[in-house]
Amino acid sequence: MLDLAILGLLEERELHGYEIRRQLRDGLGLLANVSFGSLYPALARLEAGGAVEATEADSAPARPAAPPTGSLSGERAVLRARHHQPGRGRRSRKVYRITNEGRRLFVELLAGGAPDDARTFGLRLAFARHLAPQARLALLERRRAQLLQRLAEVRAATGDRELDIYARSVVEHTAEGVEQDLRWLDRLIEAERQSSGPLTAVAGGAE
Amino acid sequence: MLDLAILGLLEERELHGYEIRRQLRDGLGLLANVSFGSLYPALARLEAGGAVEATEADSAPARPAAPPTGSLSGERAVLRARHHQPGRGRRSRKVYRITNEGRRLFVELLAGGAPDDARTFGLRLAFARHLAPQARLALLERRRAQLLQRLAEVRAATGDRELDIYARSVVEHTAEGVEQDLRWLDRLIEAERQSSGPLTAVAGGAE
DNA sequence: GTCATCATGTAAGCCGTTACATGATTGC
DNA sequence: GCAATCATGTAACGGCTTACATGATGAC
Repeated sequence: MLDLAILGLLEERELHGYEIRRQLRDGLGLLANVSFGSLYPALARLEAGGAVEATEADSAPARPAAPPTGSLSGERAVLRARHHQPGRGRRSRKVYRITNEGRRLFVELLAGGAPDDARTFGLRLAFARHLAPQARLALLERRRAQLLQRLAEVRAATGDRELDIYARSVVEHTAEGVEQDLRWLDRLIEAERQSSGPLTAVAGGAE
Repeated sequence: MLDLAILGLLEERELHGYEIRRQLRDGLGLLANVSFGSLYPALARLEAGGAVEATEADSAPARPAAPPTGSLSGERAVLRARHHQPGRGRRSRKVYRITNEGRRLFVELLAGGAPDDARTFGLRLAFARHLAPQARLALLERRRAQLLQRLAEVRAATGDRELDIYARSVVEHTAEGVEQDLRWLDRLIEAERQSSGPLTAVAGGAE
């Protein structure tokens, strides 16, 4: 799961570990508080597996920053870099760049078979623009099916058992949360069909 | 967290491991799918720590069971006893009973200092009837404060960053979820104040 | 000179999982 | 005899956390 997030960030621009952590912390809420103790080993693993490659950049002007593509928060990095004299390096930091193998792994993780928890799904959806339209739709509908099943389970638990007000409130609120998620998903699926359907004319079977 | 759930179930009636797992699975949705690989070691730990005590019950008439709807542990036990010959035991199962130390530990875990994730809070609230009214209120308001902070963080992340529609949708939906949780908590706190306030006349300081 | 920030890493441990091993009983 | 369910446990491993170790740099 961490690997997915790292690769997703590196897909946009090259970064060093410390910066990756910052992006995860205040970038999107999911996966806040990843610690260095898991981040650095993860980067090492990815490098060993050939998914990313690292360049030692200390005093060299090879500053990672926004390539002309879009002025995202890369400009902040420039500001920050200007903050201390360019020409001096802080501590030799390792800047990571994604490889072709990394991109392959990324989409594999992104579309991968078993999307379990809410976190993983949220992360996948957050990077969903890197997926092909039909893979995106598949992701959404797989999640939808899961939630339907989960809702049924929760409802089943509510039915027979006699719970006190607190336990009952927890169960009901859980069910409401799942329902809200389902409505959200339905909206997303609808929007997805609106945009891709008329153009691509997908040969969709089931329905 | 598992300990809390186990003690909570044993607080109501004595159970053996297999049955505890069943209760967790289809009792309340939280903590479904606890595996034996974590359950049995947890029970052993609790027993070693003196929080529970086990009685080897094979053919003894001390049979626990889950009442289907209304009545207490009688009827199902009869059915089950008829099912296999009474006097023969399946495999000597260990029936666990909570001790005084266990009860102490239970309330400690229940009211304990740092309620982090949604699961832990849900579990605590599900057993909240075992808490004193003011401890219950404290639990709710501690959670509320956490969620307020979390909401602020998410909102902060949304503001400056330029996210594509998918990432943005994830962040927004996360925020909505937190808001729904807050409304839920407010309702619970209100109800709590309604019931305990007029009677107890709590000498509340901060507000 | 020492504190905060940037930057990278290692070691120990927690909490949970899957997979494996064992064994009794019931039903086909 | 064989499979399913009930019942208890062990072993190996996975992912993430905290705490620890190191070191440069800029600010006060």
